[in-house]
Amino acid sequence: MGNQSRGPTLSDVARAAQVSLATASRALNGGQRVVGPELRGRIEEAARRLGYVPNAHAQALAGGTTSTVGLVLHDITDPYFAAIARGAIAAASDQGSLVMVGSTFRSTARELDFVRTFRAQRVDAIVLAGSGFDDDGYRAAMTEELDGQRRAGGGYAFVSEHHIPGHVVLPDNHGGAAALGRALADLGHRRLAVAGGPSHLTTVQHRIDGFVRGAEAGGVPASCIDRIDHPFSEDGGRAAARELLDGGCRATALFCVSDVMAMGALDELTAAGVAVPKDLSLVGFNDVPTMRRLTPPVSTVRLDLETMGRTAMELALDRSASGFRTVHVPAELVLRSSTAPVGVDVPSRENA
Amino acid sequence: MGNQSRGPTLSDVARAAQVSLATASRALNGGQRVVGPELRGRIEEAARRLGYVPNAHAQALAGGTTSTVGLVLHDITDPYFAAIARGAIAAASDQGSLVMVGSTFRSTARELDFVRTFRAQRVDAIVLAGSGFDDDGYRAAMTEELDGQRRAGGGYAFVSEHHIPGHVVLPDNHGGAAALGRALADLGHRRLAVAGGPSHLTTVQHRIDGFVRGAEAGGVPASCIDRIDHPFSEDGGRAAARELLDGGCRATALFCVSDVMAMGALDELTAAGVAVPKDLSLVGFNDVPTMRRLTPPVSTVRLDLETMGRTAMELALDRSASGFRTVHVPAELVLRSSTAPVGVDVPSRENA
DNA sequence: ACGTCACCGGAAAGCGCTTTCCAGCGCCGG
DNA sequence: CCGGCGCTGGAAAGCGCTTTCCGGTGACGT
Repeated sequence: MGNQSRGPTLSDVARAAQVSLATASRALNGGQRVVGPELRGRIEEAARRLGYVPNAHAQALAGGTTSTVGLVLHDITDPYFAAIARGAIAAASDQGSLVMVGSTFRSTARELDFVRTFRAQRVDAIVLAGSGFDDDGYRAAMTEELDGQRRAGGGYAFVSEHHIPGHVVLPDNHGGAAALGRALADLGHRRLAVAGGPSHLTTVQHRIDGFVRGAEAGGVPASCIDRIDHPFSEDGGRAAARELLDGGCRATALFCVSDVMAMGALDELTAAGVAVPKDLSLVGFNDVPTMRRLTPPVSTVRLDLETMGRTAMELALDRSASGFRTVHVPAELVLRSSTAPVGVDVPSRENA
Repeated sequence: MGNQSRGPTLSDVARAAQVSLATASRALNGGQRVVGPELRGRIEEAARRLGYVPNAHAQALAGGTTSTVGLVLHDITDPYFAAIARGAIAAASDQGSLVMVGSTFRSTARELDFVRTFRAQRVDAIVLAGSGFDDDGYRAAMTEELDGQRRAGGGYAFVSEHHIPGHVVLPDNHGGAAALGRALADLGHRRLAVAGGPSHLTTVQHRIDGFVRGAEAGGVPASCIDRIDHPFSEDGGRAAARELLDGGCRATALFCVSDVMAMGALDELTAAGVAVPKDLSLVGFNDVPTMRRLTPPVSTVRLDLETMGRTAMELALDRSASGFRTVHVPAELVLRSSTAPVGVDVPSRENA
């Protein structure tokens, strides 16, 4: 587990270079003060010779600075989070900070755990990506942890709404989904289905709400929108499609609250012989890279995920600002060929 | 940057609970010894009331144990690395360790930097994912760093060959690529092209060598295999395809050394009106999830990336073993419709 | 009833570093 | 020629913990 035979320490270097600990520290890990060129040379040479590597923990303890940040996300293989992570890591890197990544796999317990661990690491900042959970117990506990983080002088920020005070990078989930709903309505669709993820995720709620609102604006009453709930994953999308089909699908368009779900749904639909968009239009959300590569390319809403991650990290790292900031990021409707006008020629339901 | 007004310390808790520092430590961060139930209760209550969070740095310093590991990879948004990261993170998590992730964006300097930083953090283990670089200076420097890591009692492991002593998780790049080359040859292709990434990546070399060998075994002389080098990315793939086309393509099949490149190439090919596989067969490597979703689905070689990441982390974390282990992982040929016999007029579309 | 031990709590010594604070010293002006 | 200033180097005090070593107490055996 732990390191056993510790390596050379600063004292070792100081001794080897015949200088004091203080001088060695100043020379190597550069404080404010200057060290004479001769001593500095001796010290650097000794450090090199001994293979000295400063102990970041000791530095953190003594200096009170860590240069590490924490990033909490659901699953790093999900391209949505990968993109956010990339931005966040780049931003941290720019400020010379290391990123510790925690994968929660959508468990609130694990999420709290990571935040606690990050706090123990005295990270300078914590970024929580992925949707918040609509659960009072969770929210109270998380609020307390984050309060502690702030009181300890650290920062934090959310990507997506968490209904917890703090900096937030807020994609226009509602607006984007509304545009989607409206677009579908305008194409003549009158019976819609939405495959939602777990409804305790606030992002899911916003997207569904927005979608319904948009569809209504286009003349589709909310009562004509069926809702199917399945996990927020590819398999969830598959399951949703299956349920839709098995239930004797009356909808002419399916909205999956995330692209990853849409991918799963498309798989299942195609396998069942349902033609997209002829028999059923399909839309997703996020505009993950593969969406445009699918057959047919799937309509969705584009979010600049990488910038969102970067912004969140910058917000979390910025200890100057007083008060919490909310940065809104636009969502752009991307119509591709998975959506089509609802046909005059009767959409055949040829599910096996 | 650093935390300013530090939070409550163990001393604060001890004082509040009217016990000694030692007892508080034992009660909260559980050493070997037991604390009486009454005191333990008082202490825990005080800790909760004060919002005490142990200082991991102090613990690391005092106890010599960190429970953090480092993961170095090229780019987290590349699904290849994302999958490896997932496995590595999961493995670390299982052992109660936190993962710090460094993105090198393929710069050897940054890679060395991260390793140094991880060493400073006294991580228990370092996993280096992604190909090694065929560069003596790099190799010498890295060897030295990793030696230091080991002397300091830490572990490390590679995913893919780095030509540096250490544990290695070694995918069968050569064998997999050979199977690919052979398959193409067997389909009648006599003029092949390979889009390689930067040739100083050892993985690239192995895949190309394997491919050439396989093709030769199938009757295609090495002289009939053109080589195009471009970055190891989607754009690189695009560029490779463009170069191939511009050069008056004589090849009937194109091997991209990574799926990501194949994706870019397919884009470009399609845009240029080249039908795959009718005009040109296309193959990739890794079997990243989207490969099977492309049109046409692209043939490739499957690697169990997640397990590879997990294994590497386990190897790095396992301080019991003496000597270095090499774990070979099989590569499985996955033929899909992007490959077809040459010459024959073949149905290029296959739906349903 | 006394000696012995097991057991639990506390004092204190670091872990490796940063950072005051202080001492020595060459330099200037007076 | 002397006092003070500005330097640079060193001593030492922590940063917040873990852990060894000790001492005191109660239970137990005889």
